[in-house]
Amino acid sequence: MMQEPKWRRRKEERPADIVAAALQVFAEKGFAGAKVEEIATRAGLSKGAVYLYFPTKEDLFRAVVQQAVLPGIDALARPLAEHDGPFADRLRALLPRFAELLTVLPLGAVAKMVIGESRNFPELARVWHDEIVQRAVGILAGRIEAAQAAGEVRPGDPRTHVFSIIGPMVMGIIWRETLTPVGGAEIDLPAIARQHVETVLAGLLVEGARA
Amino acid sequence: MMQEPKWRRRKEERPADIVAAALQVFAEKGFAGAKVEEIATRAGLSKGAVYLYFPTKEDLFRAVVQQAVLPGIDALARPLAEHDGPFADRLRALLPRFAELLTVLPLGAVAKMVIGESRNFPELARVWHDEIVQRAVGILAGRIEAAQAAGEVRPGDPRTHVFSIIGPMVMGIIWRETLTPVGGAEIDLPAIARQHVETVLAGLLVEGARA
Amino acid sequence: MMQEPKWRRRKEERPADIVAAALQVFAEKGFAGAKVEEIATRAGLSKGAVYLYFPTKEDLFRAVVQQAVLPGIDALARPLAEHDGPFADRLRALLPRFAELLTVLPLGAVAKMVIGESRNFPELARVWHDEIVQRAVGILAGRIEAAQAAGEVRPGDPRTHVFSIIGPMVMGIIWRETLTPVGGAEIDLPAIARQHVETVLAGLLVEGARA
Amino acid sequence: MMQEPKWRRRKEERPADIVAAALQVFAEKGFAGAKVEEIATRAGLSKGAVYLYFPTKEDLFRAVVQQAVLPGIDALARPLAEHDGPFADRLRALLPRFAELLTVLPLGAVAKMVIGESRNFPELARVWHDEIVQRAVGILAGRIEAAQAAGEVRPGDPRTHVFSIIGPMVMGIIWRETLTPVGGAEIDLPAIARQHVETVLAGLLVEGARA
DNA sequence: AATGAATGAGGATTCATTCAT
DNA sequence: CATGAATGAATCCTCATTCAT
Repeated sequence: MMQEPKWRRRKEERPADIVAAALQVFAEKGFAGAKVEEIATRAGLSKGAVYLYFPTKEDLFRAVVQQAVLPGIDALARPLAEHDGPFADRLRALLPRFAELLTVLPLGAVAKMVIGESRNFPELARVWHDEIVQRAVGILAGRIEAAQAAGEVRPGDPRTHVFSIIGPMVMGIIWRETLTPVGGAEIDLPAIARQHVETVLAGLLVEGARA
Repeated sequence: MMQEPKWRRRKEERPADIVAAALQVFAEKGFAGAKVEEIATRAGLSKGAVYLYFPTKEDLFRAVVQQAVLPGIDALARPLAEHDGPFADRLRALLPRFAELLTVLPLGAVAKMVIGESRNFPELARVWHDEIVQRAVGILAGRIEAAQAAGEVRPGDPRTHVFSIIGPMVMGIIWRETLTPVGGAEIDLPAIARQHVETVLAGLLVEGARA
Repeated sequence: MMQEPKWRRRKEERPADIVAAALQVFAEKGFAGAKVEEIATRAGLSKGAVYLYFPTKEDLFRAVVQQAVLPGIDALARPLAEHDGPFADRLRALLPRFAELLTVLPLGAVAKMVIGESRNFPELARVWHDEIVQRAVGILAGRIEAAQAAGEVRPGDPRTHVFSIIGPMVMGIIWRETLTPVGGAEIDLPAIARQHVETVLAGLLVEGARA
Repeated sequence: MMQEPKWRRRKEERPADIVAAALQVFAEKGFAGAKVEEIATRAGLSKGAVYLYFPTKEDLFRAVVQQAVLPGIDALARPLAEHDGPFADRLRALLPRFAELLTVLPLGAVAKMVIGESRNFPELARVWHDEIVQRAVGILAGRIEAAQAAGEVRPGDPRTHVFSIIGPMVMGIIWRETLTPVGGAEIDLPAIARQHVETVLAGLLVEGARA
């Protein structure tokens, strides 16, 4: 009778449940401050059960960070990889999309964790660098170089131009995660993206290329 | 020559020694990962002695963060407060100075700590927000507003313009603290400042105001 | 040929399989060090299934020890109980038989377990004492007494004579279980039995050297 | 003023206190059954303090076993090494001395621990083998060989002769540690030594009964 | 009968903090 | 002021045992 056993289905969802709960708790308390028991409780099971799926708290932490990386990679790489059209249009499409992603995915929370624990878990910082930051910066810098060669974008170190483009978004995430909870202004990432993209484009583009 | 006896001087420097050692250790290990004993050892005294100066580890952490704030506040506020001259010149002076400060002061390390522990020590995040970020953003935004009124700077939300200006520097700090130690590119903050200020100015300024 | 279906047979052998596996694991790791799951795995079933046959780990331990006792009791008692013939011949038959038994039965491993856990499971030590050691020593001592009365054996406490006879075999078992695995010499119990029985019967000294 | 500070003196005794308490508890409960807290309590300090002196429970266990080895080594080796005189006299001196040592030193209790945990702590069994058993057996076997060459002792594998000599003492220790606490007869090691040494020297059989 | 997911009591270990000297 | 031995609360992790399937 079609009906799957109740906890047979659960079993397959357990790891995801635990990772989700762990993401919350790690983001709130940091690695050391997070108690395995609290994670378990939020995931709806007992302390011991967590250890059926993750051998140590550290492994769980790694799983959380990497789990948050995977969807991010594709989501970020795809819009970056789309080619055609003038650079300005590309950027006008990219930044708001980036802003959206940051609103949907827990990248902000995870970024905070990675920053805070980068010395204690260098491998995680490395994964983030290699899998996300490096790749994103590389693709974007390449695109800028091409646009410079095409006479669209002003000269200057392309990677620094990437900082000019992305930096404000990064600052927005950090602000949202760190300052908003303690009384800092709310951050409207898409709005920042919209205004900033025009500002930075006006600065990056050579006179003739201006919209 | 009036010279005070050495050990007398040391005694007065003890708290500063401890804070300096604590800054290192907290920056390396995070709050929970830092052991009071290691701080004591690096400061050249015994674990127990730390408690003669700071009642708890948390108090020491607060002292570290706030100690790193104070010199920063003045150092950042002064250049911002200087009025005269056109906006472009102001910014061209400001960003490199900011970059320099970030190289000299341990603001990066402290920022990392504040970000990582913002949920565990909201008051610290609050101090940072109120004393540094808020003030700096406020002053800069005010200056932008004035420049907009004077027809120097394009319209748009002034605070978002602040993000466009400062964001890349923030990203640079985070990168330096988090990614460089795990194989990420070295960050030359002054160089970023120099290029970015021209980029963002070209974008911010109205046509006529261009240098 | 009346052959029962395989799985039916298995079912009946389960308890024996478990005890056999448990004997191995307990002997290797000691009581506390043995994991029920490992025993189950070695017995070819699931952890839960063990509890269908033995209510607790302690009960399983008891079963292991006692199971190893039963065949030992008869096997040892029978040669001891055989009467006729001079004492020397009796002993010449007995010791090698004893040595053989110790090679076939896992008495060494069990002895190790009983020794190691005698304080935690005094009842087991008691069973061993009452059922095996006591009986064996009693029978042998009685035999010695008779031989002393018959003028065959020298005077002296019969129980101490039992130590003189059996001690080297016991030492051999312990050595084999404890020292051989860490680089100690291999122990050839039958060879020891053969030489020792002559030694103890005749003494170490050559005729002329006797006091 | 001559008077040493109270707990300054204590400090130097702590490790010895702890090892002594640990010996008791390990001997009673085995390694796994022993709780660090109980050891601490018996040593008159807190759980945490144990860790000031021994980094882990395993290290403490090792210390206990090795501490018991050291005094034993000399104590056993010296009488063995003494040369002169006929073999019979040597042995008549040696065994009672051995029995005494076993009454004074906690070698029995430690032996039980080593036997029970030999698979979990093979290094300890190895130390015992190399430092105590191997050496003692080696010296004694050498002495026997010499006596055989001198025509004092019958032919036969010298190491097996060692078993004939020492085995009953070993059996006595095991008995005392394992069976006496559960109702087994009290063991008078020196008495066993005295009778056994004569037995093994002269043999069990009376002159006329000899084969 | 058998499975294996889940539980939770138990214990080793850490480390901020205290305090006798 | 300074020391460092001592404390004990806090937490990770293990594993015997249970029980829904």
